[in-house]
Amino acid sequence: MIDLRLVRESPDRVRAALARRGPGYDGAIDVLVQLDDNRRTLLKQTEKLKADRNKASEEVARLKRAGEDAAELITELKGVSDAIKELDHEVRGIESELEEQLLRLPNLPLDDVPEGDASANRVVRTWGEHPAFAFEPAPHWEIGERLGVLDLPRGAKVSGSGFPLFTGDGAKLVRALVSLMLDVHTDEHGYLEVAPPYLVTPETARGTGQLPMLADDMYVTGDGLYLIPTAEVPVTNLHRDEVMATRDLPMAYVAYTPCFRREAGAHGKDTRGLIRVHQFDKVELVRFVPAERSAAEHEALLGHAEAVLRRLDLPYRVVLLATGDLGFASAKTYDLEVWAAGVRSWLEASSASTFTDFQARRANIRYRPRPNAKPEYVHTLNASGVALPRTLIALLENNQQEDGSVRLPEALVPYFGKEYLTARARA
RNA sequence: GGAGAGGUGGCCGAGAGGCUGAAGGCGGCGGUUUGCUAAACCGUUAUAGGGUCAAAAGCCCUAUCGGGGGUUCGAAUCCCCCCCUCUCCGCCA
Repeated sequence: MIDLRLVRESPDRVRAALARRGPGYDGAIDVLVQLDDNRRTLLKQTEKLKADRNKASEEVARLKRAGEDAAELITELKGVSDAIKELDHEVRGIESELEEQLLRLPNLPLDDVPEGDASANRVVRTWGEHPAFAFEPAPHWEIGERLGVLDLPRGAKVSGSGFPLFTGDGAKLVRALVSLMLDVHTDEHGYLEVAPPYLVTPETARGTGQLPMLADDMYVTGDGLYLIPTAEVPVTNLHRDEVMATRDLPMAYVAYTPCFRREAGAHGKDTRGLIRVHQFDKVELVRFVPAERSAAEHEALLGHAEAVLRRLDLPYRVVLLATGDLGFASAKTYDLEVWAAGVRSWLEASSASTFTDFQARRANIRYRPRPNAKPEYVHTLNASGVALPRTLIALLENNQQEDGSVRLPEALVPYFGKEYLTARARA
């Protein structure tokens, strides 16, 4: 969340930064400033009364120790206590409203984020060549069905549409990709692998910014736990309410998890095949860094995600998102879009974001810049490294051969065991 | 799911209505001593909010002993609810 002190001291700066995301935030700022003002006024009264009461209570104790009568003073204090109780209640009400408002404000975009809607997104660089074909390349759902690696009807039968079923070599390919990615990030980029829970508490979902605003995008269990939409949620919250050891920073985690997304309201768009699904696998990178390093760390993180696509020989482009396309908690995001020759589209396979101190403030994650110095909020960053389905789409579509098989990139062979995906012999 | 025991600062651990933001120890930081290291000794060492200040430092106040409510003039301490950990039983891959 945004620093309330910043809102108080420089409301115009906050207004200007949020206005870059779009209209409609001014009212919320006005409300915040007003609530904050009310809170401090009341707080001053309350604390004055408490100070008086504490002093008088000490006097009661002194009198009693001396064996004197304190009945009169106690009667007097009874009234003071009642007044305090009332004021306390009022302050608490304001504070919870203040928090609720604050939790609903998105992060402030960094200055170098281009302003505008998605059409203002900027392609930063492109890597690799689009594959050429002597035939009409097929979309992945046709390839997948033909090779017996993807069974969407049965996935839908079991769980509804948007829950893909991988079979045979398809399932093995998923496993191979996960292993390859985890190895690249642990062995070559220095990440610590973790295998986190897939269900999280509301507090955890609030820490990374999914709650309260994005509640409808998540699945929730009867126990009130949320299925994670990304490993970012449990992994970032690993250090919630901690002062991290400075020698551990930057701290870098990599986690493979399934991801669950309701995609509420997204029906009708990219519904075919694997492009947009309710459950998918992803390897996620999460970094905790000192504030002054976050810009450089963001670029490094992006490089780590890119390394995976390069390893897989998949052509991609890096897109700097404009303010209007930015996620709720993000201050700056690069999307990594992979080219898929069958559907002839750039598909988002990774999103590399810096959240500045927005998540750290919500989740109360701090570090001590120097021994004995006051704790400060860390900066959190994360990137997919990378998401599986769209990577699979690109692999199948870009590498399809005229005979119907799919040639796999060299880096995958040690993990998959074969160079080609071919149709299973029919029983 | 049932029964019991617990949760106190970075860690261990005392405290059982007022003199306790909290003894003592360990650790950390600064220093004295030292050829170096160690030891010893001295000092220091929580967080958040509010006020004061141009700002910082400082100072003052408030809150915080798992979380939330309550009793009381006054709660780490008493009562209620919840969470977590441990032990035993049950169930279970």
